Amino acid sequence: MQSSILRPALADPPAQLAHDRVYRGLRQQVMHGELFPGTPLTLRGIGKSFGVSMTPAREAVRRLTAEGALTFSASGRVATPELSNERIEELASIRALLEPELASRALRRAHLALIDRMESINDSNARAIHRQDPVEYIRTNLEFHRTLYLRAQSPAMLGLLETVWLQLGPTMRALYTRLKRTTAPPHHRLILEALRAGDDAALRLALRTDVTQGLRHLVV
Amino acid sequence: MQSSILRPALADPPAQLAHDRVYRGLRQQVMHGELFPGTPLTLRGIGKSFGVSMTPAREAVRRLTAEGALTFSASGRVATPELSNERIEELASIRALLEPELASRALRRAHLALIDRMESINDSNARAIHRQDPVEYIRTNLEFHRTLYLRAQSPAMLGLLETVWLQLGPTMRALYTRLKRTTAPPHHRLILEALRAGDDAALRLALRTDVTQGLRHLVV
DNA sequence: ATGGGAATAATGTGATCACAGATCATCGCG
DNA sequence: CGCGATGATCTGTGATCACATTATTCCCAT
Repeated sequence: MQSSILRPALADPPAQLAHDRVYRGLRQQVMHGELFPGTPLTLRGIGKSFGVSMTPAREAVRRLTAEGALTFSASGRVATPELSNERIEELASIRALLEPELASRALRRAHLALIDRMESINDSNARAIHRQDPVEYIRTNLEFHRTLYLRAQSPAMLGLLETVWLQLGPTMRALYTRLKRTTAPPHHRLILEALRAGDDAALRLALRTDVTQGLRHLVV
Repeated sequence: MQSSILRPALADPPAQLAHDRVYRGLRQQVMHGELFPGTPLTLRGIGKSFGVSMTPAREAVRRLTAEGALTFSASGRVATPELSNERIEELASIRALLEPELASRALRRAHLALIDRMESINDSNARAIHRQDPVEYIRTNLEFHRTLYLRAQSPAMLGLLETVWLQLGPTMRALYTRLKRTTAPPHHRLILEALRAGDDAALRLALRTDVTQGLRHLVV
């Protein structure tokens, strides 16, 4: 920390550890698609933008590269990942494997208040599409899914899924920016209907198609 | 690196980055069950045992905690994870989800040489059981599975699975040490038979039972 | 104008240090 | 003899520095 002597002795201790603040900040930028694929980052730059030295920035970057949110180019340069089409399809198929399972586990615990909240998030999602706001679209889309999966009470599986989302963040940004569509994807309504009906098979199918269709016809 | 002046100028540059050596070494210790759950580790101790300073040790630890291989106890102390029974069951169910999928993807590419190699690994596995060598048992067991999954050509999915194995490493060590069984699990033979027969459904089932049975009756 | 090479700047890496908080041992008191 | 307080030690954190390597810039020769 090094505070008392050389520093002007700011009275409040850091409410959160510095490297954790940096980690969370960068993670959100990547997952929400605020960064395009291949965006170069520097330790000193990250540190400066968060008001810390290189050390916490390095630890945050190390953590994020471990999760696939960032990649090291040749000789240590760090950047957001540029995924090949095969990798995109593989990550989509992982989503297609995990998300129906998480939804199914959440189904029995999904009471009406939860469904209403998901519907409200879905409205925000539709507005983001009309506004052509890619970041807000990605954010609300993930929030829609996460709100459901939180009910599955499977933290390890949700954690795994979030690393997949993380890896796809910059790619989704690039795709949704290129696309400029103005109509909402139809599958969220199917998900909500299956939840209301308590229909496990329909729910699993709705999620699988939402996940795969969402990327399949974008990758060319 | 800091070599030329203060150091005796050892001529060879580090073939691999120091933090990466530390990361790989620790990762193997955890995954192969060389460490029991709750084993405390210290940055300075890790650094000393690898002949480096705290800095690379810190980065390796940060990376491993991101993958769930290590946990931070209250106020930053680092240790191997002590999993609750619910967490163990959840991780087992993730294995039961991913491993049949990986096996199925590998099936079409599993030629005879691969099956022979798996059989040889399985023999080593059986010997490790007779020798009551938990670490070697865990190592060969994972190698048996990984040899198959490598053929699936799905690096992201295999990477996800390996983080699950990592989280289970110390727990498996504790369980297999406590158990002291001397008979090989029967499911590996079923896996090999399904591979030879090219029977996808049987292969998926064999893996699912191998994964779940392997842990289910140990957790009490 | 253009291509190449040298000088310069930028970047990641690892070591070291000061510091704060936690942990542990020891000693003294009841 | 037991137990709590107090001092010493241990541990993670963040900053800073030296260094090697890579990238960039700039200038001159063709």
